[in-house]
Amino acid sequence: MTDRSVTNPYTHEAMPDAAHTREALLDAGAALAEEHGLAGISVNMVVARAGVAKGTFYVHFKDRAAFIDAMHARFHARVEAAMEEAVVDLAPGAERLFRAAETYLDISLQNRGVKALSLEAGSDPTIAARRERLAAGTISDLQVLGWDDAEAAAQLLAAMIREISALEFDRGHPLPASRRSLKRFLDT
Amino acid sequence: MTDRSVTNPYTHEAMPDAAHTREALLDAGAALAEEHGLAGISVNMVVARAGVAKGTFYVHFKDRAAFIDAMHARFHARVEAAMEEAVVDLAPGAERLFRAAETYLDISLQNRGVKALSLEAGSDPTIAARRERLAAGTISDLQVLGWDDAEAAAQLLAAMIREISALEFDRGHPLPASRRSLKRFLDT
DNA sequence: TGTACATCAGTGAACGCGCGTTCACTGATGTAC
DNA sequence: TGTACATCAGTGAACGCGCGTTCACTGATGTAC
Repeated sequence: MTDRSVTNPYTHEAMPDAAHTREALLDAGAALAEEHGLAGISVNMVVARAGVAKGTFYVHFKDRAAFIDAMHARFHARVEAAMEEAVVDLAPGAERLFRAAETYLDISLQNRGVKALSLEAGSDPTIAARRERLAAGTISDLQVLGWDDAEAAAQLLAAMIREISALEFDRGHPLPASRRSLKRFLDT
Repeated sequence: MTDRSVTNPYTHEAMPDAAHTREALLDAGAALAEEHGLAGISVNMVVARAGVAKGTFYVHFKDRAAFIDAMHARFHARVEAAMEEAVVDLAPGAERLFRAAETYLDISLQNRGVKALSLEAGSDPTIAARRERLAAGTISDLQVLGWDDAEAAAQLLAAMIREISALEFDRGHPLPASRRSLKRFLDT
């Protein structure tokens, strides 16, 4: 350890170097997920990109699987926090639904590796559970809008939002036509 | 080669053993894709499951990537053929759209490895092109239904259909609530 | 203030393993004479 | 009909490589006295 007094850019509190290295590894993983997909990432690639020794990886993560999970957890935590904040004082309904969707899309655009992180669920139950939790947040909105199969509708809605997110990330900017189409699908 | 006179179950024409082994490899790959995802398949696993020697794999496929592509091509050819047949004498419109969607879902349910094959696009341009071609078939229907951003809507529609397909495959049978929700999204 | 010790993030060589790919070979079949 | 040769799907040992993981070690910092 050569530099122990790193400052958290958000809280401006002191941040131990340990957290700094951990974040660097997760950032490297996210960048690599963008290029190679989640399954295409190797520990070798991650430590090379982060500029640390191979052993350091195992100081911070139990194994490769725990690292993938940590990447996914971080991404979902960011998305969920932003969505909650955007929607906190709104009652269930169309307005709340659109705001949540747009927040998801805007946050996703700023995160490397989103496509891999949101699309490559694989058969990992933890990842599937986080995805489901996010989708579940829209069920009450859809019920208010008169859907009787609100749960099924919420899953389809989530699939559309992920699709737009992937398209926007490829292009590097929001796609108004896609967002408009999403709105239209919800005008029932 | 020990048995050269295999009969194609569809055409009842003679089928050289070569095609038989190739199909066996693709079948093994599809089964493995179901368990491990496309990226999780190894040549070792495929030949072990198909019961042939490792070298045989390279008699039929240039390399691992060509094999993955061949699996995807076979799946899409099946889906496309079935959809075209189901829809051949229908004019663009709601009826044609639903029939195409239901055909996609029904065929997918019968094919091993669908989830991997339809969801794991990765960054492969050939796979992305086949996916896009399938989605493009619904654009004219959406135009007739009054969508002005029919292309964007077609992509979202395709995402919903893939989502339902994945859900149905997990459960092993059609999910009427999901199919109904899809229909509702299209009633604009 | 100086010394001895504990803590802990970080290091990198070493490991065994399964990977994708190659290639000289086999043996059954089809063809030419 | 018999013989010589060509073809080609199938074989499996062998290859070099990058993988994930381990572990004895380093050295800077914090703590006790």
